[in-house]
Amino acid sequence: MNRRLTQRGRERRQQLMDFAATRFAEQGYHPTSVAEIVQGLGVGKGVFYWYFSSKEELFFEILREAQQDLRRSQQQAIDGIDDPIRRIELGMKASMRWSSEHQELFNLFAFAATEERFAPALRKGQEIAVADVMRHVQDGIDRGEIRDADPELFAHAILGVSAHLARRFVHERGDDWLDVADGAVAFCLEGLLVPTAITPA
Amino acid sequence: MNRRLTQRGRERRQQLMDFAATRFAEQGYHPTSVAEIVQGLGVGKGVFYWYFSSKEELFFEILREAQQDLRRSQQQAIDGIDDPIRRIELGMKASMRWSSEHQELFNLFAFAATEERFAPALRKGQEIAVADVMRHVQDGIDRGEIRDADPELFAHAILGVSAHLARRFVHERGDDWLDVADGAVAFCLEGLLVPTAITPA
DNA sequence: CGCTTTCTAGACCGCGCGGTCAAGTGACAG
DNA sequence: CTGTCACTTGACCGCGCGGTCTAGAAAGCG
Repeated sequence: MNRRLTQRGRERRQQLMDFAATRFAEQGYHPTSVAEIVQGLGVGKGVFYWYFSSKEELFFEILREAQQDLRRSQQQAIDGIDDPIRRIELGMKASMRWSSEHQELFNLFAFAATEERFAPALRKGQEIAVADVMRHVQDGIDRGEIRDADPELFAHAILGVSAHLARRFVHERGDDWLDVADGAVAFCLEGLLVPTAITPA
Repeated sequence: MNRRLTQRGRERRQQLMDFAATRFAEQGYHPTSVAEIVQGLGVGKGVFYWYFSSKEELFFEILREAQQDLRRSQQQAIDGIDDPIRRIELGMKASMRWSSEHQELFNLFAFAATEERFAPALRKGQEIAVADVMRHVQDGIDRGEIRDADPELFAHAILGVSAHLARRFVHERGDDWLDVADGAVAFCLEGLLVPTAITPA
């Protein structure tokens, strides 16, 4: 779209995105009509199409902004930390926190992954996140602190655990995000098995 | 619906479900119209509503059957195995294999999770899967082979890893399911960290 | 064969969708 | 005061959707 917006205009745009994101998350993208969105804000339909050229574009914008925001949170959390394992831990905690604070957006990620035309946009952002985690894993391997296996697989596994536990325990059951994050971190670092005794050489 | 069906009728019904599942997975549930489904099979609309009372019911049926089938695969894979850790491993492998053979259905699970009215049906089946895994985890803890932590969290973490890696590596990248399963199992059992030396008491 | 039941075709219906547009309103620069 | 431009309204449009229904073709069966 790209219009010149005044302060007021920018606020309206944001209102639309916020409200739509909530509705999309609650009842789904398709079942939420444009009419419903504008009625929810008590404005006319023209307002919607002043700021977005289509419902689809709105969704892309929501997605883009959400991914940006999530990444910012993660970066901020690990800023200044050197130890790669600590970075992984803090990154996971930041994600868990963010997803507890933005359940709607988190839900939209899941939906976007299921529809061919939204998946690519989602994937782009996700690759960035994977690359971030992967770098820490590789650092950990180089330092001899992380087992020498495929860092890409590790990175995705970490994201998979975080996402799934966030959904199940934080969103669905309302558990405290920090507790869940601790559990997730412990699982990723130590795995299931009890450590077997190793006699020092 | 529940009609008395002849052999021919049962086949038709299955055709509809298979075709619809593929379409739903490819382009999404909502963007796939009933008209498109019947055209794809070269039949009239009356056929569809003879076997299903609505598009929604069809989706529920697909979901139910898929969950049933997945569980059967898992059960079969661990049949007769005693060691809980081995059961977890075999269960994960069976899931990975199933999801590589039924990408469409796997995708529908993801979609169902994002829409309020489908989520409950999905959840029901998922709870069963979690309970299965949880039992093995608890057995492992009792035997002193698995670290003593929340088995429910462990169970969900395992499912999260499996699902995410299946999607990313098997579906999206076409990797061999067995390789991915091996990686997933190793991650879940051992975690990221290299084992630290423990002096035997 | 004829009677019942299963199954099929596709025209049809009403609705609500995404999207358009002509007619404004209001803030502010000159 | 005037012109400009960001913004807003809501009636309106055409389309394609989910779903219905009637007429009839096959199949099962005594």
